[in-house]
Amino acid sequence: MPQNNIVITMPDNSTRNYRSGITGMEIASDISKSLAKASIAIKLDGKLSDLSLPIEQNVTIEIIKRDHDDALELIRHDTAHVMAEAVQNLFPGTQVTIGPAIENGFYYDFARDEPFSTEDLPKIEKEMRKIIERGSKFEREVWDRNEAIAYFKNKGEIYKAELIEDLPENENITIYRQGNWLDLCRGPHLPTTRHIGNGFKLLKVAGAYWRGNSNNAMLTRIYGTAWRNEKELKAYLHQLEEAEKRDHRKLGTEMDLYHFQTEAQGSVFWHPKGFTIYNQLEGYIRRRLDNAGYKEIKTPQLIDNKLWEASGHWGKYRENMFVVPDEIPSTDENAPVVSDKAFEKLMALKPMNCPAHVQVFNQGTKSYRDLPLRLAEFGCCHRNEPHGALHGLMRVRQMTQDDAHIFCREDQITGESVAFCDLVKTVYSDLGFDDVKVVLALRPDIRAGNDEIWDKAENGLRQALIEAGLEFEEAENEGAFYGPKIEYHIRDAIGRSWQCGTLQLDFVLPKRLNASYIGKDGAKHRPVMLHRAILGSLERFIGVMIESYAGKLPLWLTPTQCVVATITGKADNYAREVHELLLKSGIRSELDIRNEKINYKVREHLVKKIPVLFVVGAREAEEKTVAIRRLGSKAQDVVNLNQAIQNLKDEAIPPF
RNA sequence: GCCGCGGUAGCUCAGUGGUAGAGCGCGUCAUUGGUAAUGACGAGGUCGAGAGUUCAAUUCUCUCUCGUGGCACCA
Repeated sequence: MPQNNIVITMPDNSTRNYRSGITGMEIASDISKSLAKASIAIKLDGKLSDLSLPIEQNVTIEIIKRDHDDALELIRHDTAHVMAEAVQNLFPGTQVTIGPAIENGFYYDFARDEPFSTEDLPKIEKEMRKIIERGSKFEREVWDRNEAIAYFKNKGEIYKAELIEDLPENENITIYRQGNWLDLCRGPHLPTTRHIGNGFKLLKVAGAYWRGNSNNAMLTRIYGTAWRNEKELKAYLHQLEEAEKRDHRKLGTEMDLYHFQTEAQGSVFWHPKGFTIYNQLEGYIRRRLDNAGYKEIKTPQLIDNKLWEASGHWGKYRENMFVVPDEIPSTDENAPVVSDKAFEKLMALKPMNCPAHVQVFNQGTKSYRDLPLRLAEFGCCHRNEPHGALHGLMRVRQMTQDDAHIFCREDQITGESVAFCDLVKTVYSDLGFDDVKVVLALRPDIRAGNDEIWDKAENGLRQALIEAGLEFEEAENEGAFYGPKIEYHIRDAIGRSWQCGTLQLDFVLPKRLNASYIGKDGAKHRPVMLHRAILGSLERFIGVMIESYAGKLPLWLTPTQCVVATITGKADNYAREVHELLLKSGIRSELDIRNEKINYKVREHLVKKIPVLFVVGAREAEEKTVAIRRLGSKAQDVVNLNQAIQNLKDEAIPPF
C-alpha cells in the first residue's frame, strides 16, 4: 500500500513532501541537526503544537525556537506542571487544580488542608530543579472521558474530575505525562522538562477561590516567574525592585504628600504638598470642563434613603454604602447612642453622584432646547469597600470623582460620546499618559432593560469609539446592570491595571427618578443619561501619576517648584528677596537659609525631588543672578534673576 | 469578606521569656561652608489593642484591629 504523501509548507512558502504521520521533530531533524536541537515546538497552520505530534495532512508549519515570542508561554506553562509535580512529591495528599501561564510567569492552584507558606517555596524550587534535570519527555495521550474521570476520582483528585466533567462532550481529553506524573492538559508542551531551563523562581503564596467564585473553597495559589534563561530572570527581578521604589504609597510618605491612619481607614489625610497636586489637577480638569460646555454643581453628601430606594441603590448596592441614622444621638452614657427607632429613618453617604444630579435636572421644566445638559461635580463619594480591596490611593473608601452626567436625547448620544472620547484623549495626553487601554464593557447577565435597548446602547458606544479613532477591546459581561460602558485603564508601576476614565450609558435611572423634558412635539420625553469621568477619582489618578512619573511630576503639578538655597549667611537677605519675587510670580517656592553647607542642602532637596534649585551666595547677591541646578542634571547655570524667574514662570504654566 | 505574611522611635529596620537598639530625621551648641550627607551633645517608644500561659510577656498562645501579597468585589 503506497504511503500517503502530505505537503508541508514552510514559512518562506517553499514546500516539502513527507509521509503522513511524520512529527515536527522529524521534520526539524530532516532540515538540519542544529534546528532539531534548538526547536521546542511547532506551529501548524498558525496553531502552536507539540513537536512530537504526528502530522497527518497538508499544513503550513513554523518551527518554534527558544528565542520565539511564543516560547515564553510554553516555558511558563511547563514550569507550572513541574511545580505541580514537585508539590505533590513533597506534600502527598495535595490536590492539583489548574495552573496556567500568565504575564511574566505562571501559577498553580492547589487544594490542601494545611496552606503553604513562603518558607516552603525554596524546598519546592529545589524539587523542581530535580525534575527539570531528570529531563522527562512530555508525552501526550488522549483518554476516554469516563476513564479519565474515574482515574482522577480514584486518586482523590476531585477538582480535576470536576474539570473533566465540565469539558464539552466533543472535546478530546488530553493528558500529558512527565515521567510518572501526569496532568489533564490541553497542551502543547516543550519536548522535555529539561527544556525549561533555570530561568524561573517561585515568588509568592496567595489564596484564590476555586473557579474564581467566592462561594467556593479557597485554594492555595503559588505564583512564579519563568524566563528563557537566568539573565532574563534577573532582569525581571531587578525590574520588580525598581517598580517597588516608585510605589505611590512609599513615595507618598517620602514626599510628605498624605497619610492614612486606622481611625479613618481607606480615607486620605492630604498634607499640604499632596493637596497642592490635588488642587492643581482639579483646577486643570475644571478649566477643561468649563470649556467643553459643562456646568459645575455641588450636591449633598448625606441623603435620605428614600432617594436611594427610588434610584435602586438601596437594593444590592446597599452593601457598599455607609448608612447613618437620622436622629439626635443621646449623650447619656448609660443609654444607647441612638434608639431602635433611629433605624427607621436612615440616611446614607452618597456612594455616587448620579441620583443627586438627576434631582438638579428635575428642578423646573426642561425643554429639548436645554439638551444636552452637562452637569459636572467634583463629587465626594463614600463607598464601604471590602477591607481586602483597599490599596493606598488606588482604592479608597472616600474618593472624589471628576464626575459629570450628560442628559441628552437619543440622537445626541453618539455626538456626546465622541466629544467625550476626544476630551479624554487630550486630557490623558496633557497629563502624559499614552499607554491607555480602552475597553467596551458589554451587557452583563443580570441587567435592566430589554435587548433592543442594549443593542442600541452598545452600538452607540462602539460607534463613538470608532468615530473617535480609538483602539479598543470588547469585554463580554462587564457592563453595569443599567447600561454598557467604555472604560479607560492605566497601568501602575508594577503592571497592575486601574480603571480611571469611564463613559456609561444609562436608560434606567432617568426613568426610575422620573426625569423628563418637553420635546419639539410638546410631549414629555425621557432623556438619556451619560455617566462619565475622565480621571475616575482624583485619589486614584494621583496615585497612578506618582507611580508613572516616579514622583517627578510635571512642573505645574509639583508641590514645591523651586527652592532658594543660600551658600552663606551673607546671602540671606538676597535669598529672601528672590523667594518673594518667585512667590509673587506664582511659583511655589521655598526658602532654605538654614545654617547648613550647600552640599547638604543640595543633596537634601534633590532627594526630595525638588525640580529647580536657585543657589545664591555672595557672588549672586552682588550680581543679581541665581545659580540654577535642576533635578537630574549636575549643570549649574548662572542666570540673571529676572530672566530666571520669567523662564520658570513660563515653564510652570499648566496645560490649557 | 476569604487565604498567606506582617505591625518595635517621625521614617527605614535590628533584637530579646527578665519592661529595648541602629541609621536617617528632630532639638541645642560650635562651624559661614560654592552644588549629593561638618562635628559634638541631646530629646523621642506602656514594642498595634485586649485576654491567656508564666514568678516574669515586646518576645509564647488566642481574639480583635490595621497594613500587606493575592482572590472575590470595584473608580
